[in-house]
Amino acid sequence: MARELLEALDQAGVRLTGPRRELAALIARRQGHFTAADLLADAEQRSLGIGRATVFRLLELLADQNLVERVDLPDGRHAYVPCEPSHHHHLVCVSCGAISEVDDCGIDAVTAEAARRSGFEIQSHRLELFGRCPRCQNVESRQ
Amino acid sequence: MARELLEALDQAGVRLTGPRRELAALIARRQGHFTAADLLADAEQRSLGIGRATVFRLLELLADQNLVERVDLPDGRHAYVPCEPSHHHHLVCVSCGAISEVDDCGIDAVTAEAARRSGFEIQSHRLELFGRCPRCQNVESRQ
DNA sequence: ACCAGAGTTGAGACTAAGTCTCAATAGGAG
DNA sequence: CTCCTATTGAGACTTAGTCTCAACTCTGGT
Ligand SMILES: [Zn+2]
Ligand SMILES: [Zn+2]
Ligand SMILES: [Zn+2]
Ligand SMILES: [Zn+2]
Repeated sequence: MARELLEALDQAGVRLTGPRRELAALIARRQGHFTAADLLADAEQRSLGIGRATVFRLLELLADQNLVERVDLPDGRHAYVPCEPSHHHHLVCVSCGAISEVDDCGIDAVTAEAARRSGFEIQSHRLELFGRCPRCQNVESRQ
Repeated sequence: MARELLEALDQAGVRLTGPRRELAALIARRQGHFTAADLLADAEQRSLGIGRATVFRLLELLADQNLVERVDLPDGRHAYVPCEPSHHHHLVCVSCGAISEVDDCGIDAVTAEAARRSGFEIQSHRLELFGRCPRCQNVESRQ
């Protein structure tokens, strides 16, 4: 999965540098969503000597390329989720952070209707669903 | 409109203090979305002597009461929109910030389907639509 | 009208998120 | 291998948001 990120970056015409390879690997082994701070902590823990700015720069690059999506958690934090470049949405587990992808069947109809009623010309949308994943539901019910 | 905010706050059992009345009035006269910084700047410009913390505290209070909704702008900033307490979503003009409310007809079906497929128990969702309002479309096309 | 006490306030310290600058470094095309 | 440019890390800086605490002010009860 780190490979996919790197290939896509290569495709995008940027250099495949050491720090980028290392960060891609760190992102790949992450489960669910993570924040820039999480990634930075991962890097520091392994003494990779990667600077704060480099982390933010790579995340921005990946987000531009739709290799990673920025999610706004209900508590206001910004997190990232590695994902397919195609348009879709995320279901986020509020207790463990697990992610499930959702294709947006049906949402387009909603946006089209909203556009018709309001006269707005809709350019983009963001849909985020929050809840508890099957595993967390089980854990909870067994306690 | 400031009156409505204050009545709702009263209903919620919090004190109607001077700073809250003043901030409610400032919020009421705002068009479209605004950030905490905007509101703070409004207050400072009028030398109301309202502290930064008070602004954040009131916004949190209003958000808890669903009198204001927190919107995450595409550029990552957090903004607020005064709105009806009932569940709904916002259409945000990316060039002037104008807001249009959208009731979520159809979205519930999407979330139900996503829940069924993923096994998640969905607790909440957030939908934000971004585009250009009718006025901004006209301005653009006349230039 | 008065009072008491809990809720609220502003100042300012503090933390965390994110950006910017710049000299040094390292990809990678040729 | 060489050169040029993209990229890097350090650290200063800016901004968002939180926290603490002594001072203040609502408000309900008298
Ligand atoms: Zn979970
Ligand atoms: Zn969509
Ligand atoms: Zn507009
Ligand atoms: Zn909804």
